[in-house]
Amino acid sequence: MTEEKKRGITVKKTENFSEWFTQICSEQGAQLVDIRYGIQGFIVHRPWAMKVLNRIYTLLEQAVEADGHEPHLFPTVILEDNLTKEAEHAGFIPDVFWVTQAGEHTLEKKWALRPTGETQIYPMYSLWIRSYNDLPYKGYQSRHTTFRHEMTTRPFLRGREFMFFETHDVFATHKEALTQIKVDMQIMDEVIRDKLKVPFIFFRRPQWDKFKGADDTYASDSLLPDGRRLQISSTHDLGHNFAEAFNITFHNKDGKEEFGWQTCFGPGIWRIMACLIGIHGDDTGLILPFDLGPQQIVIIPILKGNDTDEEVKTYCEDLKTALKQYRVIIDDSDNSPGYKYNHWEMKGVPLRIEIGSREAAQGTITLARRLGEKKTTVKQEDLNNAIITLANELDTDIGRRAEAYFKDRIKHAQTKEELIHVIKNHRGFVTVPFCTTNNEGAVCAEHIKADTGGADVCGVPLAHAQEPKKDDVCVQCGKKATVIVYCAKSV
RNA sequence: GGGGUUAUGGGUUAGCUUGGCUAUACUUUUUGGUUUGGGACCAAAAGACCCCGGUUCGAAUCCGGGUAACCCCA
Repeated sequence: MTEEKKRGITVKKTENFSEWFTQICSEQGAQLVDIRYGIQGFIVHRPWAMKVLNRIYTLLEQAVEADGHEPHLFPTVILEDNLTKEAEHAGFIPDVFWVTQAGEHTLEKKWALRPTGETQIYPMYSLWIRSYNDLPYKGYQSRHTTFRHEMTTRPFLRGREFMFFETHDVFATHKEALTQIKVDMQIMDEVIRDKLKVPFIFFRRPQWDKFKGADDTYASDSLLPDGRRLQISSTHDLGHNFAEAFNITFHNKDGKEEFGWQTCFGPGIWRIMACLIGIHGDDTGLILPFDLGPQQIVIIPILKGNDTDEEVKTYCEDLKTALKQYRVIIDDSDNSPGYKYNHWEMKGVPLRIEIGSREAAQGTITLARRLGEKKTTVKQEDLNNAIITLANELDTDIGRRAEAYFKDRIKHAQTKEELIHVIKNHRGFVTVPFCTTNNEGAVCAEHIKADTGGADVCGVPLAHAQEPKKDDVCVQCGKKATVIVYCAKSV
């Protein structure tokens, strides 16, 4: 193929990830979004993206429902008084969009387009929760959120309106709230790591990097192919802060009134999608785990323009019927087979079946996997096993590849000089001994950020945290290290 | 947040410095024909100068403003 005739993605992911990402999202790529809606940061999601995104939503919804959460849908707008009720949370104000007019009338009290659910959900929780019998109270909603006058917007990474998912829980005790945070971590493991094959680390954030209004913030960070950190979920330990602001109380078994202990969990649907695209995709296009494919199998008839064609077509139809437990499409468009291969590879369809006169005559099926060069031909009776095997292999391979990349992007540095050197030459996480993730550590974190050209202290992993060695000292201030923290530049 | 670059058919783009006649090419779509096991070919047709204002006999081209996008740095 000559250079002028090359279509599809024209840059290499490893050489220019930013451009690769733009192309794969666009018309020339997998046709995921259209950014020409006309208002910056508000984009159109096209069918292929919607089907993948809906699948991610479904997996998360099933997981949180299995953990006892029930669905809600709250309105798009929030009364200003509610948005500002919790003092720290009111820090969101400079970033929200406002509705000030209703037709010709100027609103006396303006409405905010919801940035996040706390201040719209908790006034209602205050009405619904009365007694210890109502607890734990676990709700969730899947919806868009509109937020931030971002100057630089990118599909799935940064926008002014984006897809959102949030659980909001109320417990009788802080202990139960802390347990929920671990459950949230397990949900991330089950869905994001196991099903989507996207690796991440679940951190406890430093105190200076908490959600506005939280006592503690926990968050998952993944890595894009350029080594930039991307936060893909957060769980907040809200303590009593919002319960006090919104008067969420319950009567305990002794008949006394107590404030509820609250948590909220928010996997970032958009950013998870960005990771799914970025981590698995290659220079030919998207690569989707078998379960995530809007179409899992594409059947490509190879026609000769002679009397065997009818036989081939019938054979394809019969196959589709036989595979009805999967999402299968027959591409009977007029394009050449090569065109179709490329087209569906760009879309990331996990498996491809090629049927020509050979297969039709012999009663065989030729299969090709999205990631992997070899084609295999099997007999009809072996088809189901072959599909299961290939699908599993694909998932295992992309999972392994993603984990290997992720592990390779975690380095250790013992001194500040080493940290600066590693951040400069090897994008990803760097672990370093650090004084403290309490507020006193904030100054050290600021110095690290300034001297490394933007690396943040991301926190300490909630599971499998490393203990500092006896003589370890903070890379910045030289005081005794109490933690090993992860540092990374973010998107 | 700071700086830079750009905006031409549905998509990608030439032309802009030095204003001028029917605006370049590829792709796309439609029609007809030959094709089809890794992005086929021939012929014909369709389709564009981001918006507002200015300079000028004349603006895609120059000037001002707006809008939108991309890249680099913090």
